[in-house]
Amino acid sequence: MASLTIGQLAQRAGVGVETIRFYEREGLIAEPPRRPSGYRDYAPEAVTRIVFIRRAKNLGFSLKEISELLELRVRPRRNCTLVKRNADTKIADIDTKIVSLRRMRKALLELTKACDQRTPTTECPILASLDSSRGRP
Amino acid sequence: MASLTIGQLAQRAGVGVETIRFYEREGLIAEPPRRPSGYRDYAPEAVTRIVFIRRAKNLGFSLKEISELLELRVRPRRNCTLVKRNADTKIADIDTKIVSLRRMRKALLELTKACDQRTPTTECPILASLDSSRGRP
DNA sequence: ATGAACTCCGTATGATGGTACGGACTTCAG
DNA sequence: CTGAAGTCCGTACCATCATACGGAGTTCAT
Repeated sequence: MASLTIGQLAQRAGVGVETIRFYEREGLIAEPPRRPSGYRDYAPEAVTRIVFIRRAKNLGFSLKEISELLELRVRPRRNCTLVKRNADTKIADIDTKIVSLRRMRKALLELTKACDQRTPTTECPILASLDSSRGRP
Repeated sequence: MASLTIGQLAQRAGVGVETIRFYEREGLIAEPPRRPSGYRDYAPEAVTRIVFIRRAKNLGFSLKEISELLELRVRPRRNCTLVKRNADTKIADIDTKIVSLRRMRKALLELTKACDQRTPTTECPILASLDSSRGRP
């Protein structure tokens, strides 16, 4: 039996049962088929979807945004131009995030270096890292 | 006069006045000096701090985590080892996020490519992108 | 065939991160 | 000096994202 109960799905995806029902209500995951008893009957791929949602959440995407991301693949051929435009927007979002994270990472690395060298960090590299008004000195 | 009122600060940082007071209450920004009238009197650097908070938020850090990030530089020399350990943890967090974002980006790029070539996307690259059970095919 | 564990559903509650209100005081341009 | 705009503070409200509850039905190992 390849299919999963909601509890098994929850456990494998690392979330609570209630969270899955919540995502279903919010339209983030499809309503699964039911057993005669009314129990939800999930395909194993559902795990991937939940894990995706959780990670995307952790990356600062709202459930609405995640929903948009997930819908990109739903329409396979129709509205290709629209899909592409949306995807490009998302890619740009992602690039922005990556740049910010990189700066932050660099700043933290400098901090630990200063730490190693016992150099007192008079200036704060972390704050400067995400300052928008940054020019090359 | 280099200092800012709360309204000026809010405008430059791109947030509402209430948000700043909220961050102050939550300890994310220091209580600024006051004018005789009781008005808050901000140094221009406060803008950087608020912008940092907003960006970090956008990257999926909670206010608590952001607070920890900001506190890293507060203790300049004492507890260097501790600071370093915390910074290293944060760097690891960031690396995880960057990896996830990269995968997501790659998946979206593949999607747009498929779109360009009118290749029907039978499989969903987006979901696979953040699947934890990924091995090299 | 029994009972512990699981699931159903609707609704309530909770944490987080803001946003709005409202009455009193302050600033500042005209 | 006046009035429109800004600020003060406390408190209330709001959206988002879950998490818990509770009473009834289901599953399944012993």
